[in-house]
Amino acid sequence: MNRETVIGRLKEYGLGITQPRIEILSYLMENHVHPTVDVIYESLLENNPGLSRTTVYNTVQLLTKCGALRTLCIDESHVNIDENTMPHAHLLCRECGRIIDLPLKGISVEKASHPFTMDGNMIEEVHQYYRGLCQECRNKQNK
Amino acid sequence: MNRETVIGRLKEYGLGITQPRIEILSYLMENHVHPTVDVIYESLLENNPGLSRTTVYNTVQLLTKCGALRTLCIDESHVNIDENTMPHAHLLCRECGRIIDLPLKGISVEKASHPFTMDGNMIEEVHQYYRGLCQECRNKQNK
DNA sequence: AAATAATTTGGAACTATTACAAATTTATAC
DNA sequence: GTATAAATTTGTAATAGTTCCAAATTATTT
Repeated sequence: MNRETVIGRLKEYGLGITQPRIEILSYLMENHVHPTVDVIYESLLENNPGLSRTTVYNTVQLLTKCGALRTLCIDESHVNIDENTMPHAHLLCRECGRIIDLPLKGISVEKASHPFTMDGNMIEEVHQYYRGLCQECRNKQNK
Repeated sequence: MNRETVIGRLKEYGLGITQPRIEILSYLMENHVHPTVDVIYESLLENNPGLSRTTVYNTVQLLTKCGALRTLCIDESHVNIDENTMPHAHLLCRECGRIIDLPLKGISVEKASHPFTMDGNMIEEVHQYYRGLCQECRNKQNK
């Protein structure tokens, strides 16, 4: 990912420009795989020897607070990071473990993008996810 | 909760009848509060001195596998237990921390109750949850 | 009632995440 | 550009939820 693009993105959110932040955001903008913090950390470690796991946690937390990222709570054992901030649903495949993007059901993307009220409650975030078998794994099993 | 009712429920699922299981399922059938394992454990400890935390974990896991319970993954720091197995949505209030039941959107309860296909994927579990402010907390803040 | 099987217990291990103080890097002011 | 101040990163230790496991207990079967 173009370094200037990433720096621009950090500036948009009013964040300081540092090497780790560039690397982490860059990784997320290139790899749309809903990684865990540990996957990000391990992946970046090769080319960034001194990187600390804590920094990845800190940075992800910071970017999430800014609204640049979303954290997914699908697999109870850990958090997955989603850099696509447009509201959408997810499928966690019990076979391959991947998290696949799907369209939101029953609510428009526009509505889900901003707080709205429902039965007197203020809804600020909409989360939809499924567990099951993805198409690919179904095909493999039916062979 | 009537002891016989709880025992009957355990038998329905083909499970052995033991004191801890009766206590735990009884608690869940009486307290519809989406408790954590720890809340269940602490609550039962008073009247069940020897109870082990591990037993609560084991039992919850067992009941979940049977389909007698559902585990919710809303707050990333822990799992919440839901003994209402009819599909429904949840709101996690950022103020009071409660988890409130809401109706499912965009999919019928009947459809969500059984596996179905969507874009070639097999959907086995439907989860919908919101984060925001519950009605009660909104009213308090607007005073 | 004895033997067998299932379950529970409790302590230790594990893992994701956070806390924190020292070291380093980045931004600011001259 | 360099010195200073501020922000960030690092690494270790702490925390918390959960799982592992072998011994002890309880339930079930004979």
